[in-house]
Amino acid sequence: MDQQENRARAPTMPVEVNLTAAIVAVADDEPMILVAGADSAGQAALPSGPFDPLAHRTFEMGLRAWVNEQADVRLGYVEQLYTFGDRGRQAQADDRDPHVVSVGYLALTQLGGDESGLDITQFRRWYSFFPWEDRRAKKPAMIEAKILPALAKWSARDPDTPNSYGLTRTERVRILFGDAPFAEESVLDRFQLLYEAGLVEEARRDGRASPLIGEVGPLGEPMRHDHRRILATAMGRLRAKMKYRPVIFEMMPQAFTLTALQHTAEAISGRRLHKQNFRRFVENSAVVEPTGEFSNRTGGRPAALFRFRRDVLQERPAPGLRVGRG
Amino acid sequence: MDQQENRARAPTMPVEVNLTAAIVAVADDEPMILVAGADSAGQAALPSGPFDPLAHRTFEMGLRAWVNEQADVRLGYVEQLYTFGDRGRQAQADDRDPHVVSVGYLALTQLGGDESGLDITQFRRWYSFFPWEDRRAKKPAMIEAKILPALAKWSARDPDTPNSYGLTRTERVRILFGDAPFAEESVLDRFQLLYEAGLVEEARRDGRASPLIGEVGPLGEPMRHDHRRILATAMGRLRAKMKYRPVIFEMMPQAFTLTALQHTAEAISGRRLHKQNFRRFVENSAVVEPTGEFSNRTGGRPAALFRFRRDVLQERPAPGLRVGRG
DNA sequence: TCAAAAGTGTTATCCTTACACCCATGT
DNA sequence: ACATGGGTGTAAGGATAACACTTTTGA
Repeated sequence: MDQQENRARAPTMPVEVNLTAAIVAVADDEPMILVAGADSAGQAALPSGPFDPLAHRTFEMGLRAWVNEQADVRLGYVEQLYTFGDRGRQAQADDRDPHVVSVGYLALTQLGGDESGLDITQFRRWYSFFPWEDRRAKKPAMIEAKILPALAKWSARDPDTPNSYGLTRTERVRILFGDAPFAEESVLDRFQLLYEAGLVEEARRDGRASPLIGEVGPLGEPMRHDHRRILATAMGRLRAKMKYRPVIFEMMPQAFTLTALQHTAEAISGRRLHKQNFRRFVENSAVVEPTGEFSNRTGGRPAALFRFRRDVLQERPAPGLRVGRG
Repeated sequence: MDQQENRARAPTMPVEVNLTAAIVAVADDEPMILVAGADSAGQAALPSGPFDPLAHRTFEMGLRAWVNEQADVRLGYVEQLYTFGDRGRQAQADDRDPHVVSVGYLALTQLGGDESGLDITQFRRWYSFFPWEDRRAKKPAMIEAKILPALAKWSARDPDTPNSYGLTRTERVRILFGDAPFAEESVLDRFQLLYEAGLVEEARRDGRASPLIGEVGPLGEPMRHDHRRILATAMGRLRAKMKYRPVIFEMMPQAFTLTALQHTAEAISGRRLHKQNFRRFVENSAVVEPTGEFSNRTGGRPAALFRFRRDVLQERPAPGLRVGRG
């Protein structure tokens, strides 16, 4: 290792930095993702924009700036996800200047029923891009009907060679889509598997389509560039983070019922939760407190309203919404 | 949000991408970090190098390439940490071209006693940069003697204004350095707090030093640029990851005793662990299996040798080394 | 025989999971 | 009165945390 100045100006290729955001909210028990409309090929994209180091001191400032300019959302929680430097990944789709680095972000916002005049048409259900990720009702039929048969053929072509993590195709399929317990935060792994197997539209675009892609039909709605991969990263991170940080409240209105909170947790995690256990946990983890008010919206007994106790942040390592096994 | 082509070529400033790696190994129950030697000011730096998008298709390939060139380590596990775009962060230290984006990586490697002729002098104990992070023996005296008094004065200057997470200075100090239980993975938060309070050398360099910095004296060895922040990120990530992924074995030799494994876990996490509970967990989590051999190195009864069972990766969501409360 | 480290057995406690039942309102 | 969701009590099982004691070697 060279001792000094290994950052010296080598003949390095300058690149452009692009910020891409997965902006998530929940409406009517459905997780929504802000999309920047469809392109000529009919594909949705995540909002994204160039980072101008002259105008903004940090990525996050740059991100907040152009989101404020372009959309009527006020970002709450913002977290950097991953930086993609792949040249290959957009070979087909975008052969102008290949030297673009994308920094992906997860951002949470609210879509409260009553407040400002948000243009909700820009938000789309995230499960329309990832239908196999919604396990709130049964295991989606498409998994048994389409995904598993196609993946079975794919792994039959090379069942035993372990990949770099020591897993064979057969094992990966079983763990991610088969009878193993549903690991909700492995969203990216599942998408990656479908991509490698050539079963999603993005693989076709990159010239990696499987011959099976025709007979299986589209698996979820594709997105432009690698935005579906970024969304998968965001979903997995949010599902994981929710368990140990109280981020879910960034997507809740000021006051909410415990059932609404549970439904939101279920919507995000894609799993059904156990009512009593969820309540017990929420109540004695002290992340919420009753407002004293009650809501009597839907048929049934009025529900007590709660609010997030911001001071939990001050108490110890900071709790999340332990989601247990449902 | 603009519907189409919001990635259109705006007048964007191209930047350079720099890869910086925290390469970790364990020797003699001490976590070690590969450093690129000291500069003229006597400060160590993490190995780092420019990313050349023409030569390498992905960041990780670029990283592995120049690490292979420059150092005699074979990287095992590699994980992207965070991408820093701050212009401010190197204002003082480096006012050449400020438009540099740094992608930080964590990498694990082995430093086995017997094998190749590694130049170990390049590895430094990570606790010499973060002495307050080693809680294996008592709470380090410097915390009560130097850190807490200085932080007390700092928070006395503004005890009650909550920051963006709703925490006051007083509360942050108590949670991160005070009587709250030690949250070993919050390495970055603790460093960030010391930086904000102007108590580390890096803050002085950035013109943010506290008047107290003189009387307190150096808190850990500083690093060049913001490398100590990257190392803090790496330490926190590794401490967290260890709990749910079997990454620790990337730093172990082929065969090891359970005590050696425990000492390594303790070295990384900075906490003392409970022997029986650790053993019980390791044995019935089935991440290791006996080799049948025994080691009779140091004084005492010979210890059974174990090896990592690579097939655990194939069984379910993948276990780590549950570290409990010690 | 003694130091030093390896290796076990057992219990109290808490958390997780899961059962089934009662309560308050609108129609 | 009854449907609809809100809201609870309590017990079984398992994991965790903590206790101290036995075993096997080298010096």
